Formats: sequence, structure tokens, C-alpha cells
Amino acid sequence: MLKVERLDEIKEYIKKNVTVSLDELVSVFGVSKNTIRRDVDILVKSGEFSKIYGGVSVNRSTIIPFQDRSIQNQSAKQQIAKQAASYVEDGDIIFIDSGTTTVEMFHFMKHKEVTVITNNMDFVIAALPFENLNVFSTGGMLERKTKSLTSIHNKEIIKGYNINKAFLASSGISLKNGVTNSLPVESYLKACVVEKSDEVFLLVDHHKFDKYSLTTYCSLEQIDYLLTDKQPAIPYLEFLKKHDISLMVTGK
Amino acid sequence: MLKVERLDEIKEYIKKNVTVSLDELVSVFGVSKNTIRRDVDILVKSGEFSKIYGGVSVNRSTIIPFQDRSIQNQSAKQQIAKQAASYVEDGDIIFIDSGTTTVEMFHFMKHKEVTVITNNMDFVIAALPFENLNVFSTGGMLERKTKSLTSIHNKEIIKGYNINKAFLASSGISLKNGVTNSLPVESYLKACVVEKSDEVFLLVDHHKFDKYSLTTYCSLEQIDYLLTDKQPAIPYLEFLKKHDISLMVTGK
DNA sequence: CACAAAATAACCAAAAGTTAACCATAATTT
DNA sequence: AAATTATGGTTAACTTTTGGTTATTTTGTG
Repeated sequence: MLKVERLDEIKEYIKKNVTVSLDELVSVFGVSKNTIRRDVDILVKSGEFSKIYGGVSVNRSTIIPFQDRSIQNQSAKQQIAKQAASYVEDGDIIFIDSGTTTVEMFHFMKHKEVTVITNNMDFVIAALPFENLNVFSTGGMLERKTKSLTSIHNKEIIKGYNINKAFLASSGISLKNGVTNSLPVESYLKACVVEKSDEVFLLVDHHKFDKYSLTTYCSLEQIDYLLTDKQPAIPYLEFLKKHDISLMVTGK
Repeated sequence: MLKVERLDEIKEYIKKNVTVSLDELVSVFGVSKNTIRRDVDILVKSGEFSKIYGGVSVNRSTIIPFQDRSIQNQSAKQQIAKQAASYVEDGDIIFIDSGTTTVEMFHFMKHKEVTVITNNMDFVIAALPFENLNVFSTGGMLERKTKSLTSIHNKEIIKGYNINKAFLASSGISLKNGVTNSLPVESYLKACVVEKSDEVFLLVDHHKFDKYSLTTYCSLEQIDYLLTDKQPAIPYLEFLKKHDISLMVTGK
């Protein structure tokens, strides 16, 4: 077998099995471990895969990160996302924030006819095959940790768009500090979105309550819908009622 | 069998099998390895195929997945891209245009330490695993045909960046109409880039000469380097010389 | 924390493939 | 018939690929 053929097959094999040991590749392809090691080196350098001790794995960033990730509260996040997506209607112009909860909304709305504005790279990539989605990327510097794009120009850009519904995430909310986020430049964008959007949906699982991080991008009374997975504490309930904010609890 | 007939059949055979070893061709066509070697040489030089160790393979674009491997002149484009990428140095701030030629530059620069500004979605996706690349996406509406992002805000955004070298594509160039592009909103962005960039590189294969499409985004004298795969006609050579534009021809 | 097992990196040498040259012969063209 | 072209065989220097060996690093376990 030619080397390139073997490399192609190894690629396919890894993609199929997500992670494989070098020993497994040795026995499947019948070449020495030395050769497998060199082949894996080539694949890793191409950027599609990454080396792990004793084996090789598909690159986390190239795979669409939905469903199969071992994130905390995955099913809770999916339920919140599903609930949020149910508010999306054909013809809407919506904003989708970056974040593990908001990005899960994709699956529950990918067949709707909507215009999506987002700072989320995963969402844009996932949306490529779905021509029913009219996608606007905010642009800016690629933030690899959150796979989001951030830019100082985001304010003018967002101002130019008319947003119907905004679906936002937060790394922590509290009555005192409002809705917070750890990256200042991202907070700036989110604040602009809150201002421009007719309706603001905040998606936060119950771990996010009474936490806060570096910057506050809006106060709690600016949101219209709060979606979470567990009934919040009494002070929150009173606050929500007082400010006429709809609460959606998806937990069982 | 005539030589040209055999060449045609070898072409078909390689296309059908994607990659074949020389030994296989020897036994299938019943000629000596020497002849096969000479035949393969001819096919490789024609640009449709590439030589691999022990065999020959159809040209494949490395970052764009298999499906649309039907891109014309793939190897010419790759050679132009390689030449262009050789101008990229560590520390540069470069702009990469959308287009099948420019996107191939990715491979030849993915390990360099550069800041990349681009409207090209493929480039951003491909760059995800390479943390040495500082990536800025221009943002805007997702144009699925060209996998590019376009926005009316591009002008302000580009103005905010200082660009070292710009690598641009065109759907057609001519002495009369300059450098042209089919999408007006994309042309607008390109025109801004030409203005802002210290050095402008234009990557066009020889088919693009004496063609033009809807909009002109800059005149020919505004570019600094013209990279192509075949020696252009005399009037172009005179024009280039007169305006002190460097010409790089990659074809042999 | 130390130890053993596993994985890795760095060499080396053998095997296979490549390139380029040369020549003789056969086929084709002029 | 002469000249040109295509083919096959051969050789030699060179490069790529591969598998084996050994030292070094990483990991898991008691």
C-alpha cells in the first residue's frame, strides 16, 4: 500500500473511532510502531488531529462540539437550549451569544427560517450547510477559548442591526452585580445587544446564580426571559415578579 | 496503442482510482516502468496530477474537503499560493482574500507567527488549531457560494487595522478594466484593503487575464506584486515594467 | 516518593523508490 | 532511406521510507 493511501485510511479510522491507541493502529495497518508514530506526526502537524499519550485523537476544535461533550450539566443545558429555541419563530432576527448553553440551541432551530447574528464561530460553522439560516458573523479577533469573535467595532455593527430576540449567556448572575461576564471586550458587545434587542432571553443553569465575574454587561431588570433548570431562590423570584420578567424552569 | 491514447487512458485510470502505484500502471498497461515513469512525468507537468512516493495521485486541495476537488488548475493555484506564502514573514499583519487560490496559502504559512485578517470562512476554520496564528475575521453576512463574509461595515473595520501585506484574488483582470470582482459588496472591502495595505499581492492564474466581471475594485497600477502561472502577453509585461510591478511566474 | 511499565525521541541501517544518464532497438515520420 | 520519436534495459548516485535499537521522558502504582 502506498504511504498516502495508508495515511488516508488512518485518517478515516481515527475519525470513525474518535480516539485510537498507537498499538491499535499498528495491528490494523500492519506496519511498525515507528511508522505509525511518524504517520501520526504528519496527521497532527496537519492540524486535524492531536496527539495524546499512547494514541491519537480527532481535534476537539474540528469536531462539531454538540451532544458528545462531557461538559457539566449537559442535559440541563440542552433542555434550557431546547426551551429557548422554542421561542424562535420563522422570520425572526435573533442574536445567539457564545457559550456552551446557547450554542446547543442550534440543533433545535436549524430548520427554521431565521436571520442569526452571532459572535459564535461554532454556530457559523454548523450553520454552513443550512441555507435557510441567514447568518451574520460579528467579526473580530478569534478567541480560541470561547470560539468567539470579539472586536472594538462590535458596537457600531450591532447598532446597524435590528434584533428581535437575543439569547445570551453569562458566567454568573446575582441581584447585586447583575449579569456578568469574564471578558470585558465580550461584555461590551453583549451590552450593545441588550440595548438593541426587543426581547432579551438569558440562559443560565442553576450553578450560575449568586456568582459573578469581572464585568457586568447589564442589570437583571433589563432581561425579559430567564431560562434555567432549577427554581431560583425566593429573592430572585420576588425580583423577577417585581420587574415582570418571565421565568422558565426546565428541570424536572 | 498510440502514446496519446495510452496517456488518456492512464489519466482516466488515475482519476478513477484517485491514487495508483507505478507498478499497478505497469501491469495494467503492459509497458515498462521506464515508460510509465515518462508518462507520469508528462501528466504531472500538465498540472492535473501529482507525484507521490511510489505512485501518482489526483491533485487534491488540502484544506477544502474532498467533495469539491473539481477545482480547475489546482496545482497551478497551489504553486501560486506557495510562492505568495513565501513572502509572509513572522510578525507580519496580512490580509487574505476569499478565493480558491488565496485559501491554498494556508498550508504554506500555517506554522508562521502572523496576524491574519480575512473575510474567508475556510481560512478561519482551518486556523482554529494553530495558535500561532492570530486571526481576525472581518465579519458580516455569510456568503455561502464563496464562503466569505461581507458587510457594509467592512470599511471602518479595515481602516482600524494596519495591514502589512494583502493577498488578493480576482475573477478577472484586464488593462482596460483593472482588477475586477463579481460581488459589489466584496469589491468594496477589497478596495479598502488595497488602500490600507503597504504591499498588495495579486494572485491570478493565467485564465484570468483579459477577463472582467461586474465591478472593478482597483486599477492594475495599485498592485505591487503580480503572481501567476504563465508568462502574460507583451502589453501586460510593458505595463508592469512601466509601473514597477514585480511579476512572479510559477509555471515552468 | 520511588519504582516499574509504557511511551517517546533520537539514531542507524536496510530496503524501496527516484532521477538522470546512456544506449540499442523498434516504430513512425519525413 | 534517413531522420525522428518512442520504448525498454541498464547503471549509478541519491532520497524516502521503514523497522530496529537504545536512551530518555512520562505515567501509573504501591
